[in-house]
Amino acid sequence: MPEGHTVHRSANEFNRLFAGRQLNLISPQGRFSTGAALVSGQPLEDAKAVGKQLFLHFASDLTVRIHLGIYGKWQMRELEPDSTPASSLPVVGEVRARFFNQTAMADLRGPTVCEVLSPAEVDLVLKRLGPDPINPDSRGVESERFISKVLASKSTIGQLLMNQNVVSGIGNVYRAELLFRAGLDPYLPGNNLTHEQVAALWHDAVKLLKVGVKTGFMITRDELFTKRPTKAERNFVYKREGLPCRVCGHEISIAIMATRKLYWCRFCQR
DNA sequence: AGGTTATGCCAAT
DNA sequence: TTGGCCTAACCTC
Repeated sequence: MPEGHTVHRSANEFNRLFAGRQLNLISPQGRFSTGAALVSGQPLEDAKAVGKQLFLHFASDLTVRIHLGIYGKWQMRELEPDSTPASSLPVVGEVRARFFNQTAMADLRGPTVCEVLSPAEVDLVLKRLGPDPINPDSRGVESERFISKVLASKSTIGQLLMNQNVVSGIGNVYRAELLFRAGLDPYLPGNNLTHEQVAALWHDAVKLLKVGVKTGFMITRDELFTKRPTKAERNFVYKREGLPCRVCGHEISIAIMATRKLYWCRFCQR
């Protein structure tokens, strides 16, 4: 159940374990047999994360696109040399796809999307995604794409931050925490914000997502960036409804915004 | 054992 | 706005 930082970590791990070598693919569950056959055995050129999606680019120019959705999970591990080949290792539970070579394997369970795309189809997907704050090529000009979309929209900033066509990689946790850190009411329409406020949100997203990639956790309190905080300590407002705000002491609020739980401090975020 | 929950997203209404 | 997808972890009983 990842936000963007997790997917970037998966891409890094995939590159480390598999890039530049022949990658094999099987479909134990049977739901990805056709796709697996299309690319299995080809060299993997690279893995790339864009927002919450992972793109595995194979030598034939075909790409496997994976979106974990809310349930999906990766289980990766390195293999002892000369041990049982990954194709014969037991499959536990529902495994949509197993990626493997002689030295490593990765099991994929429960993804919303796992499909093989042509280059043109990849371009279509990328075209409708908003910029990813931690994608190196979405820094300068791309951040302006995010800012202008927000400033032009009547939707609430709470919904805009979750909209992957506006900015990709932010989910429910980072949404709540970014708005708290910015002191912004989640219900403010995008077009009521200033350019400076939206630019600050972008830069804070870059900062928080980078901490997430580095640590593997969505830590949003600066003083804990280099620590190993428990779940209960990590954040300002996420899942803290009814508890006192860490800054002002007022009760943290909860509401449903477009089917998702929204957490915020009515006092600090006005 | 059974129920609830989740960091997501889409199609149908 | 609602229901459905699909899986595992974490509850409660």
